[in-house]
Amino acid sequence: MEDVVAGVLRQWEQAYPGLDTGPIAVLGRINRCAALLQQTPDPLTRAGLTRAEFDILGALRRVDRELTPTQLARESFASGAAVTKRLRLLEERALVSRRPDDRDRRVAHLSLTDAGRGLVDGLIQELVAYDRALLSGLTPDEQARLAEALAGLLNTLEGTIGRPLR
Amino acid sequence: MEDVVAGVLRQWEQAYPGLDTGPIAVLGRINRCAALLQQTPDPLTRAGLTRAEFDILGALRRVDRELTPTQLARESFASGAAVTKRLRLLEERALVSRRPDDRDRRVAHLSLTDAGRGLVDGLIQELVAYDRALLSGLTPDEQARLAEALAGLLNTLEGTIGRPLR
DNA sequence: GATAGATGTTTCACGAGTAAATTACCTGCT
DNA sequence: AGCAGGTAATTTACTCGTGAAACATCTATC
Repeated sequence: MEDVVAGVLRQWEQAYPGLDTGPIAVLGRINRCAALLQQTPDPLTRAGLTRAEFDILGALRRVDRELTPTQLARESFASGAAVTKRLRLLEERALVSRRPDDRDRRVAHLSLTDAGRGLVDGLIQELVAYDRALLSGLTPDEQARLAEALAGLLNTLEGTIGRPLR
Repeated sequence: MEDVVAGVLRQWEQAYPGLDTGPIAVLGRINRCAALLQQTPDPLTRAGLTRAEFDILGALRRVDRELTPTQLARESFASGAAVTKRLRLLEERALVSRRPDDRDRRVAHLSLTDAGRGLVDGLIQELVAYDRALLSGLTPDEQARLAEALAGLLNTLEGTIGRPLR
């Protein structure tokens, strides 16, 4: 079945006969998928969280210990400034709490409050179920191969262009 | 080879034993790839264009005729307000020009100026070459299968969640 | 033990997108 | 003709992210 990008590719080929649209076929679709995913209400939206905010909570839950803002930025692939802003909101909502380091007064240690931890515990199941529904058009085997191909691409991207992370 | 997401998945599994991380393995990687692609300088950046601006120019070039702002919004998967803003900048830079409709004075017809068309003609080759380099870690066969799997996913996404487009 | 430079975090000014309201115009109905 | 409702585009108010600068604190060296 044809997707929306297929028509675009045909138009490009018509405008530039002989143009190799293969690369666009991959990267254009990735961008389009990501855009759709972002602007669609999902279990997080209903819980009043943005994906970015959940990334913070999720990082804290995953590692199951305190993290500094800098570590959170790395774990959640965000800039320091973005982390600062998100933390302010999450603290206001009492989902994370802050503890000053007692050796180095510059650094803060963030952890989930009980409420924050409970929220993540409830959401993660919903989120996986929701994501599974989104992928229901692909067989488990197709999903596995897709994940693997994306991992390969991701390695290239991180290597080629991403700044050194972690 | 392990990618950055693999470690995250392991942490989730450790935090929630038995959790099916398959869906996250796919969608998480898509999001991460898209984020990296967006925040990385590419031939467009060097030409002083954002990806979104190029989407406008590209749409006009692909269809090779005038488009109204509404049509441009559909072609470039953007909101009307976003198109308005981008058009203002592109007009200031004399890359697109505006012609009022003579039957219906609400509508405008946008087209590429010679400069705009020339810019796209030059950039498209660079862009494809750049994208090909990004994908060089995958064999042509893997790329093709990746594109196909993404097309399938895209169809699900458009159907499940996207508003009716075009 | 002073101080230069490094480091962790926050603040600032700005750019870009969105949804909702607004403006301007068209069309069909009575 | 006149008006009700629809449509095209823009404007407005706002959110969220970013990079650069600022601020606070630490550390190594002389």
